[in-house]
Amino acid sequence: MLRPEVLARAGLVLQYVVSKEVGWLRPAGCSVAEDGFKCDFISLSGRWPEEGLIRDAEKMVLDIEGSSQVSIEYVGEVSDDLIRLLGRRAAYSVNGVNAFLEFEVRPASSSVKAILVRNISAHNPTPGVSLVRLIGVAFDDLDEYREWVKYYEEAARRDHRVLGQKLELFGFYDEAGPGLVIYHPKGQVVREELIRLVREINSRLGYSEVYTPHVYKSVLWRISGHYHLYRDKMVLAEVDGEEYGVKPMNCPGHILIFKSRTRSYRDLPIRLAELGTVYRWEKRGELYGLLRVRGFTQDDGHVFAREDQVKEEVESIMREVFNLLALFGIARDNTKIYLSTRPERYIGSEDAWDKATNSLKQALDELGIPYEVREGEGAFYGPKVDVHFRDSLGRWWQCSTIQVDFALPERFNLEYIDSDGSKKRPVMIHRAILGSIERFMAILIEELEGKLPTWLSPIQVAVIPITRDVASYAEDVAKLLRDAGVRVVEDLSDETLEKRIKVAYEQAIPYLIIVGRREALQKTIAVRGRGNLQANNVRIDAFLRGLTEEIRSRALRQEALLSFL
RNA sequence: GCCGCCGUAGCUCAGCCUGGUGGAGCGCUGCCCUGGUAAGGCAGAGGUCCCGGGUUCAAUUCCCGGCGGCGGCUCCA
Repeated sequence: MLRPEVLARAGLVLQYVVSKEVGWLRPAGCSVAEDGFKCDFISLSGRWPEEGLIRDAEKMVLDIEGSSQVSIEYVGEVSDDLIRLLGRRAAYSVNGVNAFLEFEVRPASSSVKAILVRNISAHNPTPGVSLVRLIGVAFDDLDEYREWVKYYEEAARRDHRVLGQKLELFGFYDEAGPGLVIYHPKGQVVREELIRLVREINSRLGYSEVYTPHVYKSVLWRISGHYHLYRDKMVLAEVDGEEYGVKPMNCPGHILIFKSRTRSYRDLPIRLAELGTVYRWEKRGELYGLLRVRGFTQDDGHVFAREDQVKEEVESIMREVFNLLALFGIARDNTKIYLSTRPERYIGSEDAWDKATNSLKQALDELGIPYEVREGEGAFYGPKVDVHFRDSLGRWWQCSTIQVDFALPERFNLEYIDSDGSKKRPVMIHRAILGSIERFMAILIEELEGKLPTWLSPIQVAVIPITRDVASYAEDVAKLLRDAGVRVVEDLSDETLEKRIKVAYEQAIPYLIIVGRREALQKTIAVRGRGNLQANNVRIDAFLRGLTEEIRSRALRQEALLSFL
């Protein structure tokens, strides 16, 4: 929908008009992403522009573009150090004024017909340098512009923060603290269903679930290295003269379990899993709804393995990740897979790194999974494979992760006895399939627009009697479903039928059972699903059979209803 | 943490610029309506205008600080 060349042209013209209008803003370049342009300026006065500049700039861009008074000429690659800091930049002359652009994009020759500057913010490419950044979108076609506006409005409606409140799933409260989610009853149902799913996956993969404390003595965090590398994100407290740290990760507890006895090569791989709630004191500005919180629950797991077992482990984990995508119907377009390799600073031998990296590669290749390699982006302790999902606004979030780790086995001096009786060091694999319950739930809500599949829905069926005299029949129907384990509510309120249907729809309840005199007499029900699909004269036991199967199989579609249509 | 914007009823927001203690819609409560498929009618309750300080005869309104939210950086599950 957004075209890079058009964004690039808009960025150049914007640099021109802004520097003309505000003398102390000097163009510093524009980069183009899939969600818009980011246009930077150096403030020569040290001041910040007024909010009104946005509207003025938009108007000026359109004026000048409309009167076809723009001449854009390519000058060459930029040598200015500050501007190069933003990435490789090309210099252009816009009506004689210098403006800069991301090197890889070329500006469009067609003029900009619509431009929307969405925000003025700061960009800090490096500590101490603060640039004025205008972000926005631009189009050379008004229909495309209108289409984008519509898409954007829709995206706002899918926002998990909005839906989370509307559907009464969870909340954040000033008194509780930022980044600390409070799940309401309905959100807790979703959470528990996801956890149940995780437990099934884990047991399929051969993990044993464990449970470890939320705080440990700092001594343990010193051994693990977190005390030095991660302390600024940890919650520490001194009690009885001893310092304790709330866990930001679950690994140390699992390692203690591994170390609790001598392990044989025959015992490996040892797979431990935990729905581990961790706390990471992320900086305030980094928090974002459920997607970035301070306290969250990982579907964590650690494998203690021989090097030759890594590939197989990775393969089986990736397979489950893909099952997950299918289960929720998450489009491949909305996922990205990265393989991150050895960074400049690393621990462990080159040989071990190569072996582990190759194991990851082979596993991905054998599964035929397309992925991007990010050279040098691995953790200092090992290479990793990450799966990222896209949210409603097009931003990417890391969820599933598989990390090979040479560091912790060394720090904790882990070993097993090999077949020849010698002591060997196992490798550790850290992995999470959902990533965290919180982030995954947010992605799901946005991907599904709040319309969770029946098995995940806090309320699965609402029974609505048309008149009061069939209320008891409605209650009978509800009881029947409830006894079968279905989450059901009866709406016996005095509202009109239309109103009660609307309310149920707004709560995203997948099934409405509507009963009147006719149904009560015939002992049937009318079943209404999403998208105004309805089946009449349905036998209760037939529907219940379909419904329980739909829930059991975690169907994405409303199978129980579709079979009656 | 940095830059900008914002904080008014349970929710979404108007009022603030130009100081004289506040409104709407939804929701909630009550009454009427007993409805055949996406908002029936009437009435009522509900506010420390985020917190603290300053200016002023007087602050929801102006100024400063804090806390919280949003967008963008940086960072991450």
